[in-house]
Amino acid sequence: MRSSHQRDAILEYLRSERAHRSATQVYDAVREKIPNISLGTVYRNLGQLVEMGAIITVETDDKFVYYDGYAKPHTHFVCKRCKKIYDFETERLYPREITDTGFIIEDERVVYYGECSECKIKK
Amino acid sequence: MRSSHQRDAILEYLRSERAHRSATQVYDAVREKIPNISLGTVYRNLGQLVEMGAIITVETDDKFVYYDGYAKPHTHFVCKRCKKIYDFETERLYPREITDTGFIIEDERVVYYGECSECKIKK
DNA sequence: GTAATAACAGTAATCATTACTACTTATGAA
DNA sequence: TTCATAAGTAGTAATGATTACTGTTATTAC
Repeated sequence: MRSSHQRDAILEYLRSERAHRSATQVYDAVREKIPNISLGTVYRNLGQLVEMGAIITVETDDKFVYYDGYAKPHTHFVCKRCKKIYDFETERLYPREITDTGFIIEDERVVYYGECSECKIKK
Repeated sequence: MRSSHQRDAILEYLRSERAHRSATQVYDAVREKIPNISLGTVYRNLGQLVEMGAIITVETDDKFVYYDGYAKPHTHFVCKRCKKIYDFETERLYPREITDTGFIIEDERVVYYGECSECKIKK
């Protein structure tokens, strides 16, 4: 794979913020550095970065995919009120029920939904 | 909420098969009973059934949402080769790291990705 | 029965994502 | 250091899942 400024800028952005961004949000942010980058380029590079394992995706209830520059597997919590996505490091083992039946687990997504502490206080 | 044949048929279909279906797949199946049901009706009722807690959704890597007539929270495994979605009953506790910080967990989604036993044998 | 209105069928609109195309740039060999 | 090759890009068009809208139908409470 050849290097490209566009991909570097996208990865740098996702790593600079401990956040979870949609493709459009990445596009808007990276455009400040590379004004004429195109949305297609953002999508293509996000796909490549996921493929490489440099970033991960977060699939939630809503209609878009979020990209996370912190690639180590971890747990996400989505607040149903404020929609914010939180990160948690939780200890997890691959369940025996799955691995014992000859399935090979390569990847996992764990998302909890509920009310975050901030929204609980506001109420 | 008023009753409707359409919603009954959708729920009945999703419960009759231990499967995970996209909105379009539900549409195609229910059309055999109600030939002129419209796709919008399917989407609206799927949304209502999810809201009621009668069915659950499965969000995966690919671009559509799957609906599962078995509403009890359980774990899904998506095979990266054959794309089949498997169900597993795995014991899980809500992680202390989250609940201890004042977050309230109301719902969870756990999806593993990898290779299913069938695809492993085929190789 | 009948009024009120939730639900419906049919269709149009939305919008995240993907595909396409002519141009640009990274890179490795001459 | 050229320069050929092909990966990468910008810009734009197409796709397709989902949602919105509108005039009609069916459920239900009185």
